[in-house]
This record gives sequence, C-alpha cells and structure tokens, in this order.
Amino acid sequence: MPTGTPKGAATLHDVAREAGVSLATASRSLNGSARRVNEEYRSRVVAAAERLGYIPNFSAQAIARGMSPTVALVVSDIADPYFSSIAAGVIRGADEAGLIVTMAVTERSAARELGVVKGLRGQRPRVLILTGSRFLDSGEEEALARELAAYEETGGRVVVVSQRALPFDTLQMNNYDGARDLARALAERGNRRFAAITGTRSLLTSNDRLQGFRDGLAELGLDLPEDRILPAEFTRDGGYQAAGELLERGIDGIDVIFAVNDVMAIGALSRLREAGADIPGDIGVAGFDDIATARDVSPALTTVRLPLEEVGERAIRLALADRDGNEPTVESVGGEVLLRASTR
Amino acid sequence: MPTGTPKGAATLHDVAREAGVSLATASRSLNGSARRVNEEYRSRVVAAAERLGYIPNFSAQAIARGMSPTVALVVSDIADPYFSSIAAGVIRGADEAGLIVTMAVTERSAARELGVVKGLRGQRPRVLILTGSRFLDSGEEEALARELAAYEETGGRVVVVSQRALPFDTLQMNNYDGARDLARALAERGNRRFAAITGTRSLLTSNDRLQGFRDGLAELGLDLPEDRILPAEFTRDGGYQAAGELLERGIDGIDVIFAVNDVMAIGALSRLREAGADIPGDIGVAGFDDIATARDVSPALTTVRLPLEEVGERAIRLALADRDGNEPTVESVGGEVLLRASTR
DNA sequence: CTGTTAGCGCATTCAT
DNA sequence: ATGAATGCGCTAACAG
Repeated sequence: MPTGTPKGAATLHDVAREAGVSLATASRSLNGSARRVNEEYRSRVVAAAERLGYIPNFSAQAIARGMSPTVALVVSDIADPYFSSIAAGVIRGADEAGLIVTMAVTERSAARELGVVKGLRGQRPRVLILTGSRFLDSGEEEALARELAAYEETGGRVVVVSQRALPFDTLQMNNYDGARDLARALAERGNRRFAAITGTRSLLTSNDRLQGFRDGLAELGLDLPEDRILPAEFTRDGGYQAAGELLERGIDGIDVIFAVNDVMAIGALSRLREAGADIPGDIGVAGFDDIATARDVSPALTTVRLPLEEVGERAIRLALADRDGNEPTVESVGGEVLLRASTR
Repeated sequence: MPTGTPKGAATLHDVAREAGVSLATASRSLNGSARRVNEEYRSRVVAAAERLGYIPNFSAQAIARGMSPTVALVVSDIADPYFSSIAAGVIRGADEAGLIVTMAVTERSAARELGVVKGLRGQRPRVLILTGSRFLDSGEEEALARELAAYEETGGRVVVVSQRALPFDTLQMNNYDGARDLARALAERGNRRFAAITGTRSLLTSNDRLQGFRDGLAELGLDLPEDRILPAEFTRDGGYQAAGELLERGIDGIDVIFAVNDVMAIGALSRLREAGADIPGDIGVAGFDDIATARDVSPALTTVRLPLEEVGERAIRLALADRDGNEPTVESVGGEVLLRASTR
C-alpha cells in the first residue's frame, strides 16, 4: 500500500498528490479532451491512478460538466421480449459510446410514463429514449411533450422509438406498411376471411398495425369486419383471452387471425391449441415483431420482422448525432414479412 | 413565469430565493431527514419548488451524500428471459425504495464481468446486484472478490444472485435440489434413459443442475452416462445445436433429454421437431427456470420453476436490510418441478 | 503546457 | 428552528 489505504475510494486529488502534479494536470491526463499533457507527466499520473485503484466519480464529473454520461431508457415492460431486445441494443450502443444506461418502466400507462419522465430528469441524463407505443390523445401527451421540451432545453437529447407523435427525433416503426404487406401476403396465399386481436384503443401501435392490415386487405377487395376485431391487453395473456372469446363465437368462418404483436399471437396460439384447433388447418395465426420465440413455437409464427436490437443501437446513434437543423429527424424502420408455418 | 425562465433547470438555490428562505431551509424542507422545519416555511418552499418546476439534481445529491441513490444490476444478457424477468423484479423493488437502476451486461464472460464491475464502481451505486452463473475458478474470480470487497468498504452493498461462491450476501438458487427433484419425478413416471444438454464446463449453474440431476437419477439406481452429456452454449442456439448432434448419434435409446435451462430446452425442442421427432413420443424434453414461454411452446415444457421476478425484488430487499453480523446472509430460492406435456 | 481558482448543486456542520 | 459557511470530487476558465 502506497500512502496508507484511504478509507474511501481514491480521489483525483489523491492521484495528483501521489503523482506530484496539480489537480488539473491529473484531470487532463485521465479524462480531459485535447491531449495536451506532457507525456512524462501523463504516464506518471496514469501510474499513480493505477496504483491507487482510482476510479473517477461519475456523479462528480456529471455535476462539474453539467450533465451525466447516462442514457435513460424508458420501456413499457422489460420482461416483454420486444423491449428487452431493444434494451440489449441500447446497452450495447451506450457501452460503445461510454455511456451508462438507466432503466424505468411505465407499465403501458400514459400517466406513469409522464411520472417516470419527470423523475428521470433528476438524473440529468445526456439522452432519454422513450420506447413503447404512443397514446391516442391521453391528455398526458401534451404535458409529456412540455416536459421533454424542457429537458432538451437543458441540453438533453430525446429519441422516441415508436411513431411520429411527439416533436422530437424519432425512430418510426413502419407498423402500417408492415401490417399492410402482411395482409397482402396472406391474401395472396389464398386466405380470405380474417379476424384480429388488438391492444386497447388508445395504443397507436395497435391502431396503426390494425389499420395497415385492413387497408392491405381492402386493396384486394377483402374485408375485416368490425365485429371480428377483439381488443385485449397488449400482452401474452391478452392474446390468450381474446382467442378464448373468439373460440366461443366460433372460428369456423375464419382463415387467419392477426394479432397485433407476437406475444399476443403466441398467447392466442396457446389458447387455440388448448381447444384442440389445428393450426393452420382450422385457423392460421399471424403476429408482428418477430420476437425470438416466434420461431420456436409450434407451428412457427408468421409475423413481420422488426430489427429490434438494431433499433436500440440506432436510437443511441441518432441521439448522439448532430442535429441537422431545427426540425426533428425522423428515421423509418422497415418491417419484413416472414411467412411461416402458422399460416397457410 | 415567476422570475424569468432560467436557462437551465431550476436549482435549490433558485427555490430558496423564490421562497425567501435560506438554501439550508430549502434543502431541509424538500429532502432533509428529520422534519424540523416550520410548517409555514416548509409549505412556502414546496410551493416555490412546484412553481419553478424544481427537480433535485441526483448527481449533486449523490456527491454531497457520498453515494448515489442507484442500484447497479449486472446481467449476462438482458434479452434472455431469465434475466429480463429478474430485472423486472429488481426495477419494481428499486422503484418502491426510491432507487434508480442502471444496467450492464457481461455476455457470460468472467473477464467482461470483472471489467463491468470495475466500471460500475464509478457510479458509486448504493447497491450492486450480480446475477448470472458464477464461474469455476476463472482466475478473474479472485480479482472480482477483491473489487467487490473494496466496493463494500466504501459503503456499498453487494448481492449475488446465483450460487454461494463469493463472500457476500447471496440469493442462492436451489439448482441442485431442483434438478434432483426433476430427475426423480421423471424417473417415477417411468422414464429410464436420459441425456443432458449443458452449458460450458465453467458455469457453476450448469454444473450444479447437471449434478443434481445425475444424483437424483443415481438415487433410483439410474445412470446418466458421460457420453450422453452434450456441452454447448448456454443459449437457445446452443440447445438447438446440441440437439442436432444428439440426432446424429441417434435418439432411439433415450427417453428424455434434460437441458440445463429453458432457453436451451426450447432450442432443442425446435431442432427435434424439425427432424420430425414426436415429443414426448419419440423423446421427451425438460428444462429449468420456467421462463414465460415454457408454457407456450408445444408441447408445453416440463421444467423447474424459479420465481424470477420475486427473486429480483428479494435481491433489493436483501441489499437494503441491516446486516445481521459480519457473516454474509445467504437466502435460498427453491424450485418447483412442473411436469408438462413435453415429457411423459 | 501547467498550476490556481472558481464554481457545479446540494447536504450539513456550525453558529446564531 | 434558521442561516452562513464548508466541502463533496471534478472540470473549466483563467493566469502564469
């Protein structure tokens, strides 16, 4: 032990003393931007830091620089594979950029989302990534926009991952087009009669996908009647339950049922299988997202692939990019139809 | 706007001025410990804070208090449902305790884990939760223990979630017993000949589960021969691939194949199905963990249930509890055998 | 290029 | 009970 083990962790001050240089020089050697330090001193400082086991205090750096090297990620539910995949990408991207990621969950409530964002501001994160469906005029939406604007005012960057519903940089999932393509692909394979399992009416993601699907059908002269649309929770259990209702009504007149996301589709698949239905013989099932398990259920799920992990990384990149002008940047994320065994 | 919109966010200072009190009083009113502030002043401060949209700067608080109100969670892979479920519990628990959670991933590398922990210390988190299998004498293990000890020295709390391999508070998953119970349950149902798909040899979780399974079998006079044990990556793809090897060797003499975790089991299931195997007719499959999708694959997966989300919450509770003495607390997390359709 | 000095926002002594 | 003054660890002018 060099100078007697300090009780707490070693500080920059300790390092400077140990190396026999000033605080400023130590700071510049270890972190500073332009490498304008005599190599002789620099190596001495680095050695001292090493010897003392010095680790910079992020909070102190954050306060001195006026902003902390973190990205705050808000998700609806981290146990949902859609979000955990995006999170994986965000973490990787943040890591490469030397940023820490903190996480908060909204449980798909606009009110909780607003609260979470307010709380997050206390962290003074460098970037704030908002994932999950935007809400249909939730009332909170406007307050959220104000909150976010105030946050950017203080130098933060926000990136919205979902739809273009807030005036900030956004990664727009091509929900409408993907669903439309899916509908056409399904129809081209001879499917004619459809049903849909959707999320609650206030979720734009659900609405966009449903609308795309219906429009795709309509273009081919097909119809998805209102009474074949079953709203439910935007989760596996929601899908399971909605499929139950459908079974009660009878599935004879239906070729395929489109669930607006994979977890719901998988829940529906389970429910249908429990009822002894043959899939896709009796009825087909299609989802959206292509979560990892979509290919592992049986039959494998027809869906629209979204590059989730990549989206996470792109969100970081977008946040760290220079702004073009004053207009928010909107990048589009395309979906790819994957026809698998769960539909004919 | 009261006093002209400040450029940055409002600070405690601003609030104090706005309320006409001192900085100290404002601090005490808004956060302080013992509520020893004149109600008159207090309400004035609260009102001022409200008016200015004041949000405490966590970094500043952290630095002033010497520790930040965050819990650092390290996982192997957040996209893996095992970890995302635990993370969900951790986030909920942290939320209730007013803590922020930051996340880092190790990709199941002991070296990366060590690096991640070192980096995390810069955050001066209040608690550090280490999840994921411990490693068999990785060499880094000792350095990790030192790093962690140094961290606790500075006032942090560490909780290890996996096995009792590090001298810190730990939530010990009952891997051995769970696997043993599973083996017995399977044997009691008439299964006699087994194979196993394991992770790499250095993962204790994999080893414990395998050992428990073999011992459970041995107690009933059954054997799991060495050449029926296939090591692979501890992931879905690892399971998929190992099942492929097994198919090449022939699965005729095997009643059930035990994969040491559900994601591997599900990968194996997919591979076997692709090969046209009837499950459990030709061969049964069992896993471990009971991740959400275990019940949604077909046939539903026989497994050992671990209360993952609950584990996350318990980890927080353990970290926030007073220490009993100097000995680390070790709590055990039991597993429950779930016999489903993937085995006879 | 290096060292001195002044904050950053807040909690907390220490006086009053 | 309240306010003034210090210090937390670090960065960023600012001088030398």
